[in-house]
Amino acid sequence: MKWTDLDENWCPVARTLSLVGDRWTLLILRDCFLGMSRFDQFVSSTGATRHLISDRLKRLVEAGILEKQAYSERPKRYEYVLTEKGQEFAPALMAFRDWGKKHLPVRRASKA
Amino acid sequence: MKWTDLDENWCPVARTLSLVGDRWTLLILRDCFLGMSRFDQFVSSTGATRHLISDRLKRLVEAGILEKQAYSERPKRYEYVLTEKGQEFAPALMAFRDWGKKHLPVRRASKA
DNA sequence: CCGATAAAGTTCTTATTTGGAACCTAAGGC
DNA sequence: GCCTTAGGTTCCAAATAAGAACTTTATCGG
Repeated sequence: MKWTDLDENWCPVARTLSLVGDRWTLLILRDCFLGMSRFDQFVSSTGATRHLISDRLKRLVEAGILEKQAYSERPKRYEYVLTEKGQEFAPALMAFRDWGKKHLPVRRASKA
Repeated sequence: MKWTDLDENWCPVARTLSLVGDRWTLLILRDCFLGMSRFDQFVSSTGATRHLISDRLKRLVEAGILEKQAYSERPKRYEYVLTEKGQEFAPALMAFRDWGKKHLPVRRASKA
């Protein structure tokens, strides 16, 4: 079974996961909440490949969680901003953050 | 970059994701909160392969989120129960559930 | 004019993960 | 004996991801 098949599952948790239940997608959303909006920012912040970022951004836009907006006409350049639907995902990320802070303290010096 | 490399990231969200940021892991946790505890229950409930369930359960036990307990001596049979650390993950799943209920209503009749 | 740089992707090849089914083990039950 | 149950493991094929190079459109420096 593929994970996208979860989108019609009876369980709202499963449906949510079918959309954002993947490490990079959630990291991109975290970055959005931290104020990032551009392709290359997501690439360097998450450490994911450009291909992955491209794919996940497309998915998020299709899902109405992010919106692609032109911030420059010539050359055409786009940025990705959270829609209201996306904004409302904040509590989930907060919950992840809180749990991580409490249960997964950093053991070594962090690198970035 | 592999997702497990996120475990020493400065960001608590990233660290949390390195552990549970994967569709099946989060579905297993959902099942635990729904009262499930056995291997075959996870397999049929999530629709993931036995291989995946086996791998994810191992990871969750190593991480101290689940605990493997024998519920039968002969034959040896085990079940997986949430530790306190695991219990405290509830708010994250609630957030996913709430977001899914609000933004991802089921469109077809559900199958189970 | 010529080359370098920047942003936002796409394309390519290779490596890793996953999917799906079959098999194993130990104990009971028919 | 042989079937069933529970909890896995093993195998191979298929899908996904990693990593690097390349493309496009436009600006900047000399």
